[in-house]
Amino acid sequence: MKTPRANGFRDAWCGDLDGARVGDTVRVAGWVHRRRDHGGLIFIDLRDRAGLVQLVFHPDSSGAAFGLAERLRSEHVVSVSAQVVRREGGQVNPNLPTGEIELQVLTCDLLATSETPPFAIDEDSPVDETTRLKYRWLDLRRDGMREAMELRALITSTMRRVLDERDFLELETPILTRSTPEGARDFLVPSRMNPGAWYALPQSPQLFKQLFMMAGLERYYQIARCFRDEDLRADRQPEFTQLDVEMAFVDEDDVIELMEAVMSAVFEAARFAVPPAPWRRMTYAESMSRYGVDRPDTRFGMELRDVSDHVRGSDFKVFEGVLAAGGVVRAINAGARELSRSELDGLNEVVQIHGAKAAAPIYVSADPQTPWAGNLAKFFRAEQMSAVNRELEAGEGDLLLFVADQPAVAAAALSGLRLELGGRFGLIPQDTHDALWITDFPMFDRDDGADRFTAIHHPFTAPSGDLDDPASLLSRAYDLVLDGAEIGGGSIRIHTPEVQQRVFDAIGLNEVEARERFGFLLDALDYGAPPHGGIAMGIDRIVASCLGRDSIRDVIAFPKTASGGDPLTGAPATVDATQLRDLAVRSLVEPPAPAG
RNA sequence: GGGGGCGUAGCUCAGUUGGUUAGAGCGCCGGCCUGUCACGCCGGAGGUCGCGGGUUCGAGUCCCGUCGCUCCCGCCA
Repeated sequence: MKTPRANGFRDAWCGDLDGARVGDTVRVAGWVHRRRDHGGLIFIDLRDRAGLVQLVFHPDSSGAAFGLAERLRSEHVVSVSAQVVRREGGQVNPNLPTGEIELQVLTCDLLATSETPPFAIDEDSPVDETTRLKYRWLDLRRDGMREAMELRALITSTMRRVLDERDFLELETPILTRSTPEGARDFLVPSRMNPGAWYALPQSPQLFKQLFMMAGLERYYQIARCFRDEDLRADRQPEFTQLDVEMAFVDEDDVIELMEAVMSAVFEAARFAVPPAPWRRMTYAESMSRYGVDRPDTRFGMELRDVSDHVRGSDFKVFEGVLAAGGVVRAINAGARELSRSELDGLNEVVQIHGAKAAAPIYVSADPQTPWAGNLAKFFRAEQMSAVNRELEAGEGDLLLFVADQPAVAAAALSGLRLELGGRFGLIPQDTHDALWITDFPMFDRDDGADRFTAIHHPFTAPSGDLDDPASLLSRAYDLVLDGAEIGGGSIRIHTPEVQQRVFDAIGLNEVEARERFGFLLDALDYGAPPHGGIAMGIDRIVASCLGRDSIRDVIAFPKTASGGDPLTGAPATVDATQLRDLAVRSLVEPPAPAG
């Protein structure tokens, strides 16, 4: 770090001192990380943001400071003046970046005392997450959290640098806004001045950034907070941060090239080993076929294969029943691995999570007459079994796992199975990474029963194909996938009122409703909207991926728990009846009785 | 809305088939210690076994309910 401006507290960072400063008198400030009291000699590891340095309090040279040092405890805050001393041979600590020197304390000022912390400010033992969140200011002192906050700041500043260099404008959009129809439940804020009316917190700045394009600002970005009132996950928070970007007069290649430049710089800054851009592109259809998901972890194989045609016409009633009902039989080759009966049963539980009945296992045998070993072999003809083996590139001893179900269920089940086995067998490399684009998403999903469609992305995504055949339309959308996680997504947008209305028609939104919900966007389309498109990158997930953290809570300073609460502040909390009255809001839920 | 896991000292955990006074390590407090760096040695304090109810002669342990945390499905760019 840069040398701090000298003041009464410090003129150097603890963690940056080294042999070059030997002989200098310095002043450092920080927290007492650890104390080693030898009676006649006291060592203290002093911590600031830059790291640790060892202070030595000696009864002869430290004077009054020695008496103070006896009373210092963990997390007390001090400022000391001291001489930088080179450590003698055996006293060098190779485990500490500052371990070749130490500070002989001359004077010491106690700036603040600390209660005994509820958990140690180190990374050695795991601590219950609720406790960490309740004392988040202490948790953030720990190396892992400091590292996450530093990387987070580095990543956002890198994004800004690349975009600023390319003439993008960082612009803000409202937090109090109108509900945007993007599918998720809105967080609502009652309007005091307009009783009965509500603002919504933005699920994304989608419509505003499109308006920027229509306004001629052409290149916009924002590190934007977004809000969605849906259930949480390890990688989902009710409020999250995305890099939001939009450009005018562009096509898919422009947005993808830009984001490859941004993300390459981000990965380089984070020292995260992703192959150099351009990254390959895979259609949604191919991804679903090969991996069963639209965010494949491409770091390992074990790809899905459709064997419906190979097994059709067997005596196995389960497969025949599924095929007759329009389902598919798909399979993966788990390789030459012996699994116990109970392990195979466990795999059933994995697929059942996704609604499948079972994962049918067979082992490939060496016998060309009966190419499979096990119970299922008797239902199939030898040429069927051989065809399946060829399809799955299976050799003797390989374990094949089949799921027969409707296509979406079979895909989800086998995708889950693939990730489970990949993890269990250690097939997923932890030190290499892979990024790819998923393109050519379907435009619509058919609503069950109803004679209409729902937009898979959002209804402002530009379609590609024949508008008269909505079911066949693809969308001009693209997702960036990293190691099996979707870290960003965007699209080319609709920029003509005619196409926009056709899409609204397809999703069953008539002109009156469309105008009621976002007439302002339709109006803007009537006044010369340029072709435009953009993308949003999930910053929380990117930071978590770069650090190998499983949960984005570990890269967010003050996250919510799985039930949406904040143990630190106690949010959400009930409010005074007067506050509700001012807002013209009446609760249908009795507030909990006061504690006691 | 549904399924799984967890809840015992400040922290991390053990606690057998239901059985006497619920343990360990770390931390904390006191004492000793001049080269430690997760310092060491000696001593000590510290418990609403998440909460409520039930079964039982007896519950940390079994049953029911409830709260909290967590992972997943549904939901969700």
